[in-house]
Amino acid sequence: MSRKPTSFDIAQLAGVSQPTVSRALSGSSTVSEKTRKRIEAIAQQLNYTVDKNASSLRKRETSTLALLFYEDPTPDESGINPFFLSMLGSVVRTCALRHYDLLISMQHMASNWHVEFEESRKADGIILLGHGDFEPYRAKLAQLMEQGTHFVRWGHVNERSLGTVIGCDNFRGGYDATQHLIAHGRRRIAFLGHANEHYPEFFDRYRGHIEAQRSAGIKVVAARQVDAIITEQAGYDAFNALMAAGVKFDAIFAASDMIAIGAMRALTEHGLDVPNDIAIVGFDDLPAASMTRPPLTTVQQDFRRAGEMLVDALIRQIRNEDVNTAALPAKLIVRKSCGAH
Amino acid sequence: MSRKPTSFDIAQLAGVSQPTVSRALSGSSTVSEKTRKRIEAIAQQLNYTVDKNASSLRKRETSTLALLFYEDPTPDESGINPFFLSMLGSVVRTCALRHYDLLISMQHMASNWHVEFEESRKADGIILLGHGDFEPYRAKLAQLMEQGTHFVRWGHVNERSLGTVIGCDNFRGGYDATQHLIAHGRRRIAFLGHANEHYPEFFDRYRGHIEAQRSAGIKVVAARQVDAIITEQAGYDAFNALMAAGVKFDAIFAASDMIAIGAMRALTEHGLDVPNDIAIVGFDDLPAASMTRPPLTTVQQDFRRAGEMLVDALIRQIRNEDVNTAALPAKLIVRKSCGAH
DNA sequence: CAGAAACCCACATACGTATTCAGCTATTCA
DNA sequence: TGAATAGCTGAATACGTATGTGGGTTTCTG
Repeated sequence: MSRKPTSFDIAQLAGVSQPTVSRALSGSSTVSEKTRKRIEAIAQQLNYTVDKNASSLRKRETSTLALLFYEDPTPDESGINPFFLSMLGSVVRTCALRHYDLLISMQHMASNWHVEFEESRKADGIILLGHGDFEPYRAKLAQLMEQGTHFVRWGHVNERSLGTVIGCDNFRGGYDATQHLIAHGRRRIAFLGHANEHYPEFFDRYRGHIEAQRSAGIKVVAARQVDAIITEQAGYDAFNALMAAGVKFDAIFAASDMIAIGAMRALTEHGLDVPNDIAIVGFDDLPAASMTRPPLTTVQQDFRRAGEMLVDALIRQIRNEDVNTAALPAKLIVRKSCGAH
Repeated sequence: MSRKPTSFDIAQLAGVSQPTVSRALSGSSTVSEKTRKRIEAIAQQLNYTVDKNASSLRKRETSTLALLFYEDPTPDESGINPFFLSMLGSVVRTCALRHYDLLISMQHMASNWHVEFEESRKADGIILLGHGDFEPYRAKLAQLMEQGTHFVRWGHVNERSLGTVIGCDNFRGGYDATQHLIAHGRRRIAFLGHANEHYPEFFDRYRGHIEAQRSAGIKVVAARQVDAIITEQAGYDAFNALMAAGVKFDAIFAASDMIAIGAMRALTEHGLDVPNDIAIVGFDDLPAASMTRPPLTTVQQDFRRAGEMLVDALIRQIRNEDVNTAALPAKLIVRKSCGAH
């Protein structure tokens, strides 16, 4: 037989009807044990697999999830944020464990991905991973909700969030990082990263950073905060901006590891030493963080757990079960760049 | 209307039959311009999208490609080889440009992915990305070919390869890297990485490495080659093994950047300096390579191009067009770790 | 003006599966 | 023993689209 075998073929060989084959293979209890065994054996032998399209069409569900990287306004060629790449493995694995397929796409704002996936029945739900200015996305998310599309998002967790969000305790992470620097004698700590509502995650880290200083009775100097998006180059530029402005500081809390790494590069060019001249703490614990010299002290986000939670939350939502937004704990990982002994 | 609109709904509103809607939206020339416009307007207004499952079922093709990471024997939790992650963005983007969806999965040898995807009509073809000992995969690939499954693979390019392979000119890369070290006065160059047929890509890099030395009249010392797989830890261990064995060397050519980075970590712990004591050249040009200190001189593989070629080769294969295995050029990127001025 | 060609479109049907409904056999119970 | 019940299975059908076929109208041609 050259054609791909169908349930009819199996049925004929087993001497039963097609519906019985379908029932037997899907584990329905209304098929006798004996005929099920027989059918399973034949299916196995013919390498029969249920046709995904026919099955999805009939069942009206796809057992597929979509993962969408929605990019910053400048969709630069083919780069995916390393932070999200780190989560990918876990998402892929969790999907497999839950018997879902995973569809991947990369879109920027302009496109109409928000109707695409569920409308065309390619996936039962969407996992959204994106950074950058959040505001432009708000309308799209609202539309998704209105459509009744199932989706979860990695991001800033708070009560007013649109839809289900899984994120990290950014405030606490920022607090701990800064407190750690303070505990090791630093008093003039710069913050590299955006610090406004358009970047809610960075903003939370910043607020934690401020709060830690307040608690320690340190006066906050506004000039020590410099905007920076998530890239290495942004960190490099931000550091140079600080230097150019003549700001005095003895430590840096960077809103992401990439920023920290860029800052370290600039810092080296200025002939400064980490951590003796300037201590640095990053955020994310990317794989790259442990490979810098000196290794970067940073706030760890649990990627593996994050991927699992995203997938599971989405599946629960698809099944109309209760699902809560959740913030994962942030954990300070002490290496060398902070000057702790 | 709460239901998702179907082509019948559009047909009714447009006062035509369902087949006409289908033809109009798929750009068939047998529909008059006027009715097409009308149908398109209505479809647009209702947010109509073709049901992917029904369409795939009927057309017997899915317009979906599958990307499969097939992992080393130890499927360690959720990590994906950074080399392949770098290619992901390009693959995703190219698929989008070609109007294909992309399904992602991660499997290890034990599973029967080789029947899964095309048999169940989830995808029209498979892109295989994997490293590690190649031999165990040979049988699976043979079975894929026998089934007539469309697939392309990133890997070692040679005439006897199974199926279509896209790869990099590893021999030339190894040659250039080593020659560069020699040109800067190094004579005792260690090679960190496997050097046998089970790891064909590494082996080619090794052969290039050897050839460059031969050309320069340098005696090859077997003890300067140490096995290492693709991980950072492997590089770290390999370097320490060299030291423990008392091997003398003034440069390292690492078969991958991760290995190089691991070696640099070990080297630092030994109090050695890069590049003064030991010069290092890596392979791959991962994002991490430019962020080490000193920045790593390495052999660049063109990820963007690679992703494009993989996707396009697969699509050509699906369309039964001619498709050739191809080797992309390798390009030496000179940074600081090699000691060039 | 007749016949042919060109142009549009509707009818019927197939893709492969899952589910509803009804029927049939064997068992149980009164 | 007759009827009710449980336990299995088959017939019919729907999911939404794409395409082969044939029929009707218009336009072209001589």
